Amino acid sequence: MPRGKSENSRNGARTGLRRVAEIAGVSTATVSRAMNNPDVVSPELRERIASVVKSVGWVPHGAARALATRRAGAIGAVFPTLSHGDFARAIEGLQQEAAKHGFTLLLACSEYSADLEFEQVRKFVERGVDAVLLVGELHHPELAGFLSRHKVPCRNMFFYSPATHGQSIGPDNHKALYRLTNYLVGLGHRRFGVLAQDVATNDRARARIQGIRDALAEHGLAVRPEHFVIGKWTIREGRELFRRILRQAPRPTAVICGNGYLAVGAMLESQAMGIKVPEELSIAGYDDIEIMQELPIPITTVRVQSQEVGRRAAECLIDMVEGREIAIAFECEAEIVIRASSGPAPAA
Amino acid sequence: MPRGKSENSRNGARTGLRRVAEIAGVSTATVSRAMNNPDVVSPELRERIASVVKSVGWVPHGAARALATRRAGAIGAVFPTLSHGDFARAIEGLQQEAAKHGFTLLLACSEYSADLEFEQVRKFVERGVDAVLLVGELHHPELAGFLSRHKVPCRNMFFYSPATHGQSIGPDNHKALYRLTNYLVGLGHRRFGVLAQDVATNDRARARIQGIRDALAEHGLAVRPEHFVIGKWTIREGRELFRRILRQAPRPTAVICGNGYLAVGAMLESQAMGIKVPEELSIAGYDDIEIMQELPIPITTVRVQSQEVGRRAAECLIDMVEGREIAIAFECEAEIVIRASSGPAPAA
DNA sequence: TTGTAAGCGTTATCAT
DNA sequence: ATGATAACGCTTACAA
Repeated sequence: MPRGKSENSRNGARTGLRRVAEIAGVSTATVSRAMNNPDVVSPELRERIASVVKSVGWVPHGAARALATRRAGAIGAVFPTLSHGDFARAIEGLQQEAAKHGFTLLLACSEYSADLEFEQVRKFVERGVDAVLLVGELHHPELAGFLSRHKVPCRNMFFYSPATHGQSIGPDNHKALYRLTNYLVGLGHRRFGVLAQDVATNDRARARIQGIRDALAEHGLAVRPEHFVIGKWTIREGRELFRRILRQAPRPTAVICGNGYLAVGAMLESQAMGIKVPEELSIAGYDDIEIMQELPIPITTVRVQSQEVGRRAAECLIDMVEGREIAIAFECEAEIVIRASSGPAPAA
Repeated sequence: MPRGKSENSRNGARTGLRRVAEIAGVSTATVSRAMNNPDVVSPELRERIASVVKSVGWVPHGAARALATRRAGAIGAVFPTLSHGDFARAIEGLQQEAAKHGFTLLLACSEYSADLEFEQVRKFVERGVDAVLLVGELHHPELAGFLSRHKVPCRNMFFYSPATHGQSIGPDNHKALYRLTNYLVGLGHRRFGVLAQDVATNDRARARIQGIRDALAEHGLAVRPEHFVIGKWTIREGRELFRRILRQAPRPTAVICGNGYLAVGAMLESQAMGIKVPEELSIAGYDDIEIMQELPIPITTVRVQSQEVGRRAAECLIDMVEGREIAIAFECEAEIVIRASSGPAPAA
């Protein structure tokens, strides 16, 4: 790209940093220092440079800096979807924390497909992100290798299990539903219905289901196949699935939903069907979307501080990138919020 | 950064492109061409290079490319918040469209603050984004100047008015509420309540309110001050504000909410208060979040294809960046969806 | 069609 | 504390 070498190159100084240096009557190195390492530059120069920068309106060129530094100051995150309250809040947390440390957030969407996720991650690496954040622990088989080959640190969000401690930041999905189920068993429930999301692409959902099963098994109980249904996580789907389960006699006395939207759907449908909640039937969910506590019968659920998940995840990765000690807790609290939708099992 | 110049520079070829070139026995230029402009390279070379790229696992260095090209292949978008169904869907649209054209989406959050928005935009420009996308038309006074000085194209989303045609992609908020209001007037309503968001930082909300006022004025009507309230756009706030309005006698016979969450709150509170909807009172909202159509009394509202807004906005900007003719419609449809929450005004 | 090499705007090493 | 200057890894004008 040999452009005349006339105006622009070593001499001409049409360009940002060089221009500033020339006007301020210092070297480019000094300008660079004044920006990135101010205390090593004498106060007078520092000030002079600052004023030139302002008057010229110079904005440093990120790509050039990234090239010279070999650090992009960016972290990439891939979410299955953004249309989910919990993810949205996590992104806000991520974004805030990233910004706080001068990092930019790059965002992509996998639509619950491991292939697409891998694709997005490749793009991120190509863009030079310093680290990658994913949701869950279930990824494309080549993903881990690819990332480590390119020395790009990566952590998972919204998942925690002791077995993979350190790899993920989030709630222990299994434990949360194990506890929630135990709470319901303690209320006398013996027949459970479960509305779950597709587990093939969603390891959080799978962990939750396993938590339910494990808790029940300890009491010699299990979910009957006809009381276990799987679908998408919309409110409408929640209604539909709920209705399907309730057609099966004997009816369950408690319905656990793998997701907030499903729970809202179940609740709305229960009311449409004239079922008394919690007298005849208890309903519990997961997530804490606002509507759950505002419905006429507020829904018992598991609350995760999603924004905190995002914040911590960003912090963790930035610590790694900057070679600091990791100073976060990997497991995030999953609080069981008991509301009016759950109560003692009806007398047999 | 003179590193020994031993291994690494002109000769050593430890680096990506250079390494590939060496192994394939071609020049760096050819490799570059093979990647970016394949048809100009002979098939055999193209293939040889491709196989080397694969075997070496080379991933091009985005920053270097950006530096050489002076194009980052990225567009930055700043949203007031991400925790809003409509914005989330717009982001999905944006992201998909951007990806389709090989662009990356950079995301930030302004928290409804013009200052913060400007800050975020500065960061984006520094990062070298090729274009910027914002929400609404109300920005920091220096924003436009800054952007044009740096020659970064910018468009607004979720706003349309004939006066600024071409600057924004979205629905005509004013027109939408003008029409919605006329529809209600046509049902015989004369006393209107309005639940709105803070207009100081939200020009969409302001346009919507103005649409209501203008429609009413044409019938010689106006919203009484005590029937006009402003607040945040949460469900809880909707309940609160609704209750406040309904304390004022004479009660309005129709309540218009500037936002879906407010409308849901109003609806829930109306039921809690034992008000018959729509017999005694009609409720209408804006946005189309799923819950609105699933509640026992579905809520009349204005539906905007938010994902389409994002998609078109991205398309528009990418067209601009790549010097193409802009091939999108700036105004997005705002469909009035009539549901059970609205009906004829009660007989006086 | 392919090669050569300058240059994109910073940073950081080394010398002063 | 400052200056001179070689990289950083890629693209592209120009020559062959």
